[in-house]
Order: sequence, then C-alpha cells, then structure tokens
Amino acid sequence: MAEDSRILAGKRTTIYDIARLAETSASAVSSVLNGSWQKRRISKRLAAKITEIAEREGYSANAQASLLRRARSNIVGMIVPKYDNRYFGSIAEQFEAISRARGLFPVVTCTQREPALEVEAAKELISFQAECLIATGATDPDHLTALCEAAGVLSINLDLPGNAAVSVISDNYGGARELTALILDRCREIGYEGALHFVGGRPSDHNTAVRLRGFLDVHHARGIAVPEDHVLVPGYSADRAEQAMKSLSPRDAMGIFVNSTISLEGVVRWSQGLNDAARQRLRYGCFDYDPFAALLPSNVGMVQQNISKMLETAFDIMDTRRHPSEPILVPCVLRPC
Amino acid sequence: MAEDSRILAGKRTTIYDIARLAETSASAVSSVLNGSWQKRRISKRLAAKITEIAEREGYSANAQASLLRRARSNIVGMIVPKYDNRYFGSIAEQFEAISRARGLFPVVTCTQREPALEVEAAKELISFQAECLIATGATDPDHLTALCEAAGVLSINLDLPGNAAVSVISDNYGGARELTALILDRCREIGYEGALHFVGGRPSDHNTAVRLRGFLDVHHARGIAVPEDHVLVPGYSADRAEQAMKSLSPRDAMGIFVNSTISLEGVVRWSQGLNDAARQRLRYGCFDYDPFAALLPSNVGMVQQNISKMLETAFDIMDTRRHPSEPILVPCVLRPC
DNA sequence: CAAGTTTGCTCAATCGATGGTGCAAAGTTG
DNA sequence: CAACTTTGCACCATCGATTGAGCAAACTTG
Repeated sequence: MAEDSRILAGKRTTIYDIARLAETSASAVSSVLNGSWQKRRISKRLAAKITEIAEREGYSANAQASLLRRARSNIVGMIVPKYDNRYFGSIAEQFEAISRARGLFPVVTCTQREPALEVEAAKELISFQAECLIATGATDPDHLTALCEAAGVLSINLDLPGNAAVSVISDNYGGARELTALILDRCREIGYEGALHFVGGRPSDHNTAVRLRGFLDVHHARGIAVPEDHVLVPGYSADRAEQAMKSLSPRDAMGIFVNSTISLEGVVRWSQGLNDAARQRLRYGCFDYDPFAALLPSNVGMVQQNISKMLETAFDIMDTRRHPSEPILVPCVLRPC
Repeated sequence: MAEDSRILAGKRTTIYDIARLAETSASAVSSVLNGSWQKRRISKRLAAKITEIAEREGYSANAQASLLRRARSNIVGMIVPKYDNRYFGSIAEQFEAISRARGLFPVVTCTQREPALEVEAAKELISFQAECLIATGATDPDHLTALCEAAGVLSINLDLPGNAAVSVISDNYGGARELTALILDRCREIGYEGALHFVGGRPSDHNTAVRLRGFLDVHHARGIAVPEDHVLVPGYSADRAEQAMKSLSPRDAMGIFVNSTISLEGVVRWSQGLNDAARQRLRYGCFDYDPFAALLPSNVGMVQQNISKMLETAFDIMDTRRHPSEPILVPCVLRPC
C-alpha cells in the first residue's frame, strides 16, 4: 500500500513519490493529475498507470505549491458579520454554491461586526491570494477596499455600500417605505393612528439611515409627526433593543418598525413582559425575514431581501469588472404576515 | 509610492521587491516581516527600515509560498451542513472565534447535507494542507475520516458520530427523554394523554435514531403505546415535514416531538392551516433552539445543545490527540417555553 | 594586538507543482 | 531510405517565503 517510509516521516505523498512508483517523471505525473496530459501528449497508457497509482496511494495535490506556481488562484473570499440570522446565513450558503458551480474555491469568514476582525480577515484572504473579496455588511468597507486595491484584489461591497468599490445593496428606502405603510395601515385597524417607533440599527450605518428616511417620509406623507424619542438605534443587538424598549414609558397602543431580526429578538423579549391588553394593541413589522418570527401574532409583515439577485449581480461584476460608481439597488419583497 | 513596473505587470509585491528597495537581502526582509528577525540577529535599524518600506508598498505576504515552505499550516477546516439555523450557525461562529484566538486559520464550508459535496469539500481542505478537519453533521463521516487518514489529517466528528474517528456529540438520548416528558406533561394539562408524534430527521441518521429511542422509552415508561404511524421521519426539510403533517388524519388534540428547527418550520406552517380549536389543543416541543420559535404559543420547550462545551472538547482533542473510541457525550439544556 | 566572541547580514537550498523547451523514437512521405 | 513530422516523454527553471550555514566586520578579552 502506501509507502511506509513516507508514513513514518509524517509527510504527504508528492508527485515525485508517484513518479518514482510509476517509473516516470514528475512533470508527467503533474500533467496527468491536473488534466493537462492530452495537451502535453502523454499516452493514455501512462496516464492510466499514473492515475491508478495516485489513487492507490491516496495522493492529494498540495494546493499551496500548485497555487504558488499558477497565475490564478480561483479563491474567492467573503466576509460576513454573523451567522445568527437567515439573511447572512443564506448569503453565505448561496455564495458558496455559486462559487463552486463556477469552479472557484469560496472562503467565507464571519467577523462579528468588529472592524478589527474585518481588517484581519481581509488581510488574511488577500494573503491567501484571493482574487476577489466580497465585503458583506462591513462596518468600514472603504478600508477593506483600500487593502484590496493595494494587492490588486477586486473588492465588492454587499449589503452595505462603500465609496471606493462597487456596491450591491437592497433598495432599503423602497422596502422601508412599504413596510412603514403596512404597519401604519395595520395600526389603524386597531384604532391607533399615531407615529410608529423605529427600533434597531445604528445611526452611523448607511442602511439604518436610509431605512429611517423611508420611515420618516411615509409618516410625513401621511401628515404624522414623528417625535424624536420614537427613533431608537442602539445598534444591532437583541439586548440593547430590549433595553431600549424597556426604557420607554408604557403606552396604550403602539406600532414598531423593527430594523433587523436581531433587534426583533429584543423587541419580542420585551413584549413578553407586557400584559395581555397591551400586547393586543401592539403591532410591528421587521426589515429582514425569519420564518418563525413571521408567525408571531403581533407581526404584520417582514421585508425579505433578494439575496439571489444580489449575488448574481455581484458575480456579474466579477466577470465583467464593470465598475459603476453608484450602488446597484436590488428591490426587496414585502411579505405580509 | 508603489513601484509602477509592478503595478503595470499586475503582480504583487514580494520580499525581493522590498529587498531591492531597502538595499538588503530577501532573507532579511522575510525574517523581519514574519517576526523572526531577533532570532536571526537583524539590527533594529534595518528592521525598522524594512517594516516601513513594506508598509508603504502595501506588502502582503504570499501565504501559499509561506505555507509551502513551513511545516505546519495552522489551517483548520470545518464542514457544516447548513447555515439556516442557530445551531450550525453558532457552531461555525464559535469555531472561527476559537480558532482565531489560537492563532489558527479557520476555513468553514457548508455542504448542504450532500454526501458528494462533503467529500469534495474535505478533499479541498486536505489539499490546502488543513491540519484538522471537523466534520459537523456529516452524512458519511467515516468516508471523510478515511480521506483524512490517508493524508495524515486529524479528523473529528461533531454532532453526528462516526466509527473511524473521535466523535463529540450531544447527549441526544437524555435530551430527547427530557423533552418528551415535558411535552407529555403539557399535553396532560390540556387533557390529552395519548402518544405524541415524532416528526423530522431521517431513519438512517444516528441522532434521529437515538432521539427516537429516548422518545419511545419515555412513552413506554409511562405505559403509553406509540403507534407506528406516529413516527414521521421524512428527512431534515421543512417542506417534507409539512407534507408529512398534512398526510395525517385530523385529530382532536395532539402533541409533537419535533426533531430539528428546520422540521419545526414545516410543522408550524402546517399548524397555520388548522382551525382555532385544533390549534388550542396542539402542543409541541423541538430538539434544537430558536429564539423566535421559542415564543410560538403551542411551543412548550426546546432543547438547546451545548455548543461551547462541544467545541471546547473538540479543540481539547486537537491538542492532546486523545482518541477515545466511544463518542463523547455533552449534555443538553432543556429550555421550557 | 592576537585570539576569540558577538553582531549583522547574505547565500543558496528547499518546499511541490507547473509548463516551456528539448530530444529521442516512431511514423510518414516522396 | 533520406528527410521530415508526429508522438511521448524528461529536464529544469520558476513561483515566493523560509532557514541552515557561512562569513566579514565589530567588539571583547587577556
């Protein structure tokens, strides 16, 4: 079976080992195992022999050596803030699937919304010779783009836009308007005609800002004034959303625009503490979709972002190296509950 | 700034480029940039000069070249079935965090519960010289272990056990017993004393089998017979769980042990179609935790697996290369709703 | 100041796969 | 059968970083 000396040395089988066993050269082995043997005029007989021996020995090419020599790496990198929600989870899954279908090697890493981690991960991916880095929901996308540019790596912003690279994002404004209108309508049905609350996200965040604008514009169009203290943006965090809600004085009825499912977790935990009457007169909707949250009684609707379309667009940019300076907006789908 | 010739050639800066700019040797540059310069007696002066130039040029080491030369890769691989639930999402997140904290480079890839994809991903990770492969919820863990063994890569099974490598899994039996008991108790409160249904997972799956055994044992201990058609194991799929539920004849009251959150999605969709009376007399619990699902009215409790403990154990095995032949069981936590 | 030590650096082999180039041997053509 | 083409393969430089070995210059010691 596999050579004992190699096993004992703890080293892996190389093309040189296979060459020795097949009584041929390393270059023949290499070309046979990477599929370029026809072009290099290796006989079918030798190819079969090498293939068989390689299989028997459990040969596995050293990707480092191969990549070092080759011009392209076929590695595509992605950073993602979290895996704790459907949105980013699905982005990661689909990114991997599309990459594989194209013969690329996807490396996804989650960076916990921490700027330092994002930078570290980006540097690592660049060092790994990734050909492209998709920065999803990055806190400082332009910094990452700068790193990529210095290394000649294509960078694409997803979910959150940057100024230095192409950005593919949802139509946050449109989605927010639709959701706001829906929640207002549903509130009217229970006799509440006041301003909604906006909960979740952070002020410095582009998506939060745009969604908030949509939220305010719809109120304005309906002639409803939004008091300042109706806007609570304590970050993307269940705990902080819950605290923010608890800090409000109790109200008879209320409607909430929840920005992100992670914030919804906090809102929902807070609502568990309400008495039945208050809960009966509570309505909310959420930007981002979750199948279980969609079934909660007070939930009137969720905005689902079009992930397939966003990724399709991103890969299209990889192919064509198109570089529009304006973010590409992908419409969302409002799913009433 | 950065050398124009390099830019034009589309190639990245190497230690040789830096060496030329700093009027020194590549080996000096290498040792300075990888931190081994003190050991190699490079002067602080030269080190500072090299560091400055490297920074100015935006140098990024070619990890492939570095790894080729080095003995250890520090790469640790993990395959995960899906990112669409909290359980696997959290496993991936925590695996990455722990790896980074240990100076390792984590590469996680999701394989959609497809055996062919699992094998492909494992081969790729081995080819990248991963030092260890953690196979999470793999459909054929022993096959992956065989691949790893041939390449001298440590393999560890997580979530689902295998025979060929160490396995770290939850105490599925204990968790299932507790959950079953809880659902039965809650059903009694609404006057239903019959057998529960078991929904989700697949017959060939170890975890499904063990959980089902716990489920049956508790029924048996209480003297409740479980009809064969109460066990529905159509796979880990929301659609198939929903179909399975729809195929049942309507009942006055019922209790369900739902195996996995993805199956719960199907069950919950099905329950939306019930009339109010039937829904009033429906109780279920789920093996695996989801914060939103925990708030659904008919949900009586969810089993949360102890991910931190499982990963801690896995990394402990990486360190010590301990190789117990029996799976290591990690207790779960039942979270009543 | 001669002998020995330390400091500070460079040289060159190496990791494993790739692919351009070269060169026999076999096959073809006139 | 000489000249030419095709087939089938091996040789070796190369990718970029690492590291053992070696060596001059500076410094120390008696």
